[in-house]
Amino acid sequence: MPHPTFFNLPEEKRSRIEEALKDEFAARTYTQASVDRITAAAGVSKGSFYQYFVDKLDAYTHLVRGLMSARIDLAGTPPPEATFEEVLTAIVLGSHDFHRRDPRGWAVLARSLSDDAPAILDSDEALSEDIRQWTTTAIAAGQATGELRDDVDPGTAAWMIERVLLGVPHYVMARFGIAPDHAATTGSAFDQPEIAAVARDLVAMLVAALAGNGTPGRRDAGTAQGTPLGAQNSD
Amino acid sequence: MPHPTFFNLPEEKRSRIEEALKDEFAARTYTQASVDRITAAAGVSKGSFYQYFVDKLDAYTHLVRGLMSARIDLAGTPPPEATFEEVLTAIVLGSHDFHRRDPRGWAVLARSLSDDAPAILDSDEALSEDIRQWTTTAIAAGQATGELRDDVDPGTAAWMIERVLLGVPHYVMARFGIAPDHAATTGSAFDQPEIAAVARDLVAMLVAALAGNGTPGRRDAGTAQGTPLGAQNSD
DNA sequence: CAGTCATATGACTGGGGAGTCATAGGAGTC
DNA sequence: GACTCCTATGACTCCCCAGTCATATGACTG
Repeated sequence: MPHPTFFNLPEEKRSRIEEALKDEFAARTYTQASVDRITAAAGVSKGSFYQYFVDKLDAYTHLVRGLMSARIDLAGTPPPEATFEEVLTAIVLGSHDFHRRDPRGWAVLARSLSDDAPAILDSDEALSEDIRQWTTTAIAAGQATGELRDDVDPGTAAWMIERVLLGVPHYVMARFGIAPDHAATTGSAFDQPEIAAVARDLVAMLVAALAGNGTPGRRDAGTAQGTPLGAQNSD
Repeated sequence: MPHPTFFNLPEEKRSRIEEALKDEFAARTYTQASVDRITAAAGVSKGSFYQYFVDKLDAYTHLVRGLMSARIDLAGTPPPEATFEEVLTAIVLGSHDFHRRDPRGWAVLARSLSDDAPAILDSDEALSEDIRQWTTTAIAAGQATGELRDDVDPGTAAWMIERVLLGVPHYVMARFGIAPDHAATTGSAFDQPEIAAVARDLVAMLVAALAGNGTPGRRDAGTAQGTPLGAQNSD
């Protein structure tokens, strides 16, 4: 956690620092990111930086946590009675929305899942679970009602969905030739019909990937059940 | 490309160096990998290293290229008449096989797709292209025969599949806690039933994602319909 | 004014790491 | 033995980086 000093800072200065953090961690890997560059960009001395944050990791964690909760707030929590397709649609739209509003923040979150990044969300954090567990929960629920096939592991399914969704912005940008910095300014890119079509196709495929076959509870529910992310072995 | 000196080396020494490269790049990110450690492990002076390779990237590229072609050779090219499911299965099983034979090499390739790694295969190189080629071909063929749905864009579908398949190694490592260095010693990790289950689940889901619904050529076929995503985007 | 507390600062330290270079074998050739 | 390639070597240079510290500013207190 950042030191109290950081939170006592005048709003303007604090957000300048947060912007600098976002810039740096959006543009570079955690390892490659440099505190010197951050402080230079923020117009703050290095000594100050270490009066705000315990260390580089602390600053990074603060940034990522903020972005993750922003991301989650944006999406909102789907009502429990929502169908899987609705949940998925909400996630896709939320992802697009978030990317549109805060491309750099989005890049930071995307990077935060890479090998190089410290595991902020992997184990110790509650936020970790949030996004993935969200999907996992929705899938498990769908399996229970028979809406979704129950012959696949919810964790694996959740991973697959997350994996696809996280790649979408990059794919869209590459395919439709949208420059990264351009994306930052023009918020409207994702409103183009071709791009909406991509989103539609993806949701359609993901839904089909998990659709139940009309006979709830068929097949052996044993293997897949009760095996959320962490729990392995003893099959 | 490595200098000729490298290829003139006695077999034993050259492979010692290659092993050291593999060790280092399997255990660490490209940025984190250190030439000093590599030379120390290989029992070679740093000066020699730079007589073999232009620079760190050159050595890395040499390693990854070798591994990629080994990987591709192992998989072979699927026959054109293979079904989509067969192609997918072959790809996934190929990954299995490769891991069993060369866990460290497998880890290097898995890492080579991360943010941090220089883009050796992003555009000009084989592995990514290879998989996309297979999938695109298989999808086009499948859509033609009615095996696969044709209401989604083939390019988008191919991208999605590629995206999922390329992420599998990382996911498996993360989920089952296979450290790259640990993977080096326990060659049997991939034989665990849970991992086989992941592979099975993914293939099943991807096949389902693209399956035709018995009425080839129909648009608007079933599961995913009713909520065109793009339409909602009109905020 | 004197004192105290929170905040700012940037030179500095210690630790790597990539890439270089002067020097030293060693193996053939005449 | 002398000359020439090719190969080895590790100390060395330059650069960057995370984190520290002695020092300074300034506001508020009495």
